[in-house]
This record gives sequence, structure tokens and C-alpha cells, in this order.
Amino acid sequence: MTQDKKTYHHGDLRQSLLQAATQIIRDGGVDALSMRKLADNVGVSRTAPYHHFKDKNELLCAIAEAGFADHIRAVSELPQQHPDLEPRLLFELYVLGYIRFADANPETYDLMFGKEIWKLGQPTESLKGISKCCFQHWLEWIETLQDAGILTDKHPTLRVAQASWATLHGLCRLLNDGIYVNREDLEEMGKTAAAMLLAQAGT
Amino acid sequence: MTQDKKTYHHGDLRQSLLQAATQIIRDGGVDALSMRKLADNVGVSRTAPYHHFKDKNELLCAIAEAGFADHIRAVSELPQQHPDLEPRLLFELYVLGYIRFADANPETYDLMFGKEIWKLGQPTESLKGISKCCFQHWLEWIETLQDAGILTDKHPTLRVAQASWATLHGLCRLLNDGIYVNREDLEEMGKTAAAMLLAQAGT
DNA sequence: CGATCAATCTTGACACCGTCAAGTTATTAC
DNA sequence: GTAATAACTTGACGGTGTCAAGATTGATCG
Repeated sequence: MTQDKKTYHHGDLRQSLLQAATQIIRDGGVDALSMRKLADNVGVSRTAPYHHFKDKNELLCAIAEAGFADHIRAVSELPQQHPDLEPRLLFELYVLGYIRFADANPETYDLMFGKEIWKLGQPTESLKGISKCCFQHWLEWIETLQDAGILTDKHPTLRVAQASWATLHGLCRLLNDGIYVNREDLEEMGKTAAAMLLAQAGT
Repeated sequence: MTQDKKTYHHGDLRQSLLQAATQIIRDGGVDALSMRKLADNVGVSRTAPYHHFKDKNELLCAIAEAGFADHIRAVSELPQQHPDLEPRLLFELYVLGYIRFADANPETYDLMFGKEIWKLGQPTESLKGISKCCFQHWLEWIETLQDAGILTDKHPTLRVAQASWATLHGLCRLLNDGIYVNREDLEEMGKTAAAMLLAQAGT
């Protein structure tokens, strides 16, 4: 637990806190993270973290923010890695990528898109910013797919983006929240969902 | 708070607890519910509830269970109320009904389909039962729609059911968790989602 | 270099929480 | 009427987030 203390001033406590918190959350879920345990974990007193984060909510926001950064990076790389792939397959790839991210980082995903921050807490301005940016990416891509004729353009881009995102999000939630869905079925479900969303190409 | 106490034995404490708990949750969310406040609320000591529910988890399960009962009842009524409606429109109606339920009872919905019980806690056997039954209904209906040719039969019924359910669930979560979605857009989003899921009729 | 100031970290305290153990009271079964 | 049992009580333990006030240190300026 308590690391050997050397100096009164820690040095880069903020960074250490974020790192330790991320680890704790990865191991035992968001609920396993308490400010006190966290402080003890980095070898500092209970209330020391409050000099770097206004409250627990702000800490969680910071972690979520890092999650968005990861997510955006992963997504941006996709089209570059597969430059000549048919849009339909690229879409499926994206869907699978999204789901895999949620599966690999369930707790981070929970923070990014869960009520803990967005409903019960208060998202930081910078968190709002990066998440908005993330959705913007999605929106633009949906528009591209509409233009390419593989997603319906009978409905506004915003609605199509919301509805398709909801599908991905729903899959991830069902999985991560432990409701019915088995992990082994994940890929297949993702493919089915992708197919159902795309299927109206001809319409 | 504390009601006037008449007898040592309350009489039907279990029922009173459920009722009060439901109210508290409706008012202030699941997090507003504490065993202590609940007990105080019905005029009984802190630990009295533990003679009727093993722990908080069991209480929540009981509430969720009631939610499923309501939900199933509402859904079952639908086809009867609109006996001669075209299946496509009936599907849209179902989608809207599902979303409206989640919108009208956000906290109950959260309990029914949230990680609080299914991942962090332990669903009661009877809760598992009724939720399974609920999904079974959905599954059967999806099959009907596949047979009627308005939902794809290129994928197994189970997968189509999961994918379409995920879409509804995702919409509800985005709404209830306070992520991006505006309540005013709800109906329109539901319709878009329904349309996208159904659109492959011709395929 | 020395004094000051602000940042950083500490201990103490408060009001909550879930729930276990042991004791009290009322109801039921014989 | 007595014994058993179910319902309910108080007391206690260890946990939580975070506020207030004090201690320590590094940085800044004369």
C-alpha cells in the first residue's frame, strides 16, 4: 500500500493519482475507487487529492477524457489502415472496433458514456468538448455513408447518426452490464447489427 | 419523516418498504435510496428492513421485478388494442412504447436493465425468471416479424432480437443517462431507429 | 541571503452509508 | 399458559466524500 514517503511534496501527484485511479478502476470497477484508498495507494494523505481535483467527479472526468482520447485515436487510424476497403466492410470494421473497445475497457467505457458523470455528476467543460468532438467524427462519417448510398438518407443525418450509435451503445451496455449477452456472441451480434443498419442500401 | 408509531409490529412492513422505496427512487434516483432513510421513512428502525430483505440488493431486485411486471403488461396489451394494424406500424408502436416506458420510469428502467443489479449485485432467481420471460416475448415477436418478411431472416432470430433490442436499449440509455439526446427528439429518434431496423423488408 | 507568500500536504472532524450481533417485544403454536 | 418464533430495537464497526484549520515546503522578490 503506502509507498515509502520521501518528500513532503510529492512532485507530480496529479499524474500519479490519475495513473493509480485508472489502474484501480480497471481492476475492480468504478465502485472500487475511493478517494481515500486512492490517496493511500500513492502514499499520500486522504485529502491530498483534493488539491488537484475539486472532487471525485472531476477525477472521473479526467479519466473519461483520457478514454475519449484513446478512442478517437483508435477510430481515426481505421480508415488509414484500410484505405481501399469497401465502405460497407469499413463500417462493419468500425462497429467491431467500437464494440471491442468497450469490451476491452469496460470500466472506462462506463465512465465515458455512463450516468455517473453525465447524469449524476457534472461533466467538465473539457470532457464535454472532447466527447462532442467524438460525436462530430461519427456524424461526419454517417453523412459520408449516406452520400455513398449505403445508409438511408430518408432521415436527417443527425437522426441516423443517433439511431446507429444507439445500436452500438446498446450492444456495449448489454454486454458490459451483464445483461443476457455472452461475450462469445459479441462479434456475431455486432455483424448482425451492422448488417441490419446497412441493409436498406437499395431502398 | 418518522410516522407516528402505533404498534411494535408494523403489520405489512414488506409492502410498505417496497412502496416507499419505489417513491424515493422515483423522486431522487436509485442513489437517493438508502436503507436507513427508507426505514426512517416508514417509521421503523434502521435494521428492521433486513428482516424482509436480505440486503439492499434484494430490495432493488424486488422493485425491478415489479417494473418487469408493469412492462410486460403494457406490452401485451399492445397487439390487443390494435388488432388490425399493419405489422410495420405495430412494430413502430412497440418501439415508441418501449422508449416511452423508459422515459416515464427512468429509474425503474435503470434497475431493470442496469449494472447495479446485473453486474455489481446478484439478480434474484425470480428476477431472472421474469426478465427471461420478458425477453422470450420479444424473441417470439421478432420471429413472427421475420416470418412476415418485415425483418431480415438472413440472421438467426436470436441475433436479430439482440441487435434490435440493443438499438432500443441504447436509445433509452442515451436518453436516461443524459448523453447528448434531447427528450424532444425522442419520438423522432425512435421512428428513425424503427425504420432503419425494418428497412430491409425487400432484401 | 533572508523573508514572505502561495502551493502543497497533513490531521481532525462531520455526516452519511450498509449491515452484523445481541437484546427486546409481540405473535403464534401447542 | 408456556414455549418458540417472528418482528423489531439499539449498539457497534468499518467504510465513504469532503470541509476546515494547521503544518511544511518550494518559489519569488527585495
